[in-house]
Amino acid sequence: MDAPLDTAESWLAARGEKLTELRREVLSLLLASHGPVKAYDLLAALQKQRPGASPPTVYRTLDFLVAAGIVHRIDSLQAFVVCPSFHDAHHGVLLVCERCHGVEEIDNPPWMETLRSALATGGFAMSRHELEIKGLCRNCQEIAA
Amino acid sequence: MDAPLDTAESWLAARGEKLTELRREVLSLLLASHGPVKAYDLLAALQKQRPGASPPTVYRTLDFLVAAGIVHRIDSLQAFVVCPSFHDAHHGVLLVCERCHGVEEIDNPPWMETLRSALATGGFAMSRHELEIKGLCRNCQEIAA
DNA sequence: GTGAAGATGTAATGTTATTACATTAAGGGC
DNA sequence: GCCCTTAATGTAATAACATTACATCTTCAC
Repeated sequence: MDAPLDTAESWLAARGEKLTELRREVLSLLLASHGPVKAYDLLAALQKQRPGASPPTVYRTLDFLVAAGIVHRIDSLQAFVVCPSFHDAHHGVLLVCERCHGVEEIDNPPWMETLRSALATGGFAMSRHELEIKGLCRNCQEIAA
Repeated sequence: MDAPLDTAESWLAARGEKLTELRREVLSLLLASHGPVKAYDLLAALQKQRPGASPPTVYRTLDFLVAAGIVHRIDSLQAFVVCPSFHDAHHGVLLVCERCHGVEEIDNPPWMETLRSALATGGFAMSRHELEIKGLCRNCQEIAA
């Protein structure tokens, strides 16, 4: 049993999409990393099991997984991370540590609606996509102190 | 009189730094664009008046201006924009339109402290840098509707 | 005027991402 | 089953974004 992959498969099936062998391999590699992965690092890993893999191979697959909400792209790191809770529509917030580059995701925080409506008052419609916030994680704050 | 450039010059002087001719040219080009500019577009513009300009020329200058708080880098666009209010320390929020790629900056919104303290409770120290939020600007919402 | 630090010039290269087109696989109607 | 359409992947080339390393020039304190 591989729970996350099975969850992804059902999630995609509900959208009328498939978790193909390639997508499964890419998602497995992302899951194995426990953190953000750069596209070309992912490509290098993928090539070990799929020698013909090339940039379009990974970028297409990542685009698909991102569009499906299974993976997020971290703009500030130019990297990709598996969403820990893609079981339902959610407004995830990605807390990106500027020191260790770790990413923590919090799901539907209580202040999200406040923020959204404050921005809406100003005429800006916040995206349903992820919100990325930079800072220092707990561990790195202690090190820096 | 060129107010924004003079303001930048004083701002830098207060930090013990200088607005050199190169920096002034780059900042002028950024100001003239009224929106985010990509580094290589800036380079192309700069080369018209400074033929020897190369990637390090623009990236070094942009790094300097970003460090000084005069310019922000928009991670989601991989572009750079002049900060409209670099007169004091501020926690700017950059509202990035996903459709037209325009950027609006709001300065120290009232909800910022709430957000910061909510994240601090969770152990995350939000950066003093800019917060970037993606969505649709007023104009693009109307077009989409 | 000389030495240190800052700023810029220059060449090369590294990293991230896309385009364009060919080929193969999967599913529906008959 | 066969044909057709669409989705998925393969493959080659290139575009777009950014950095390294080192040379040269400028500034300014002394």
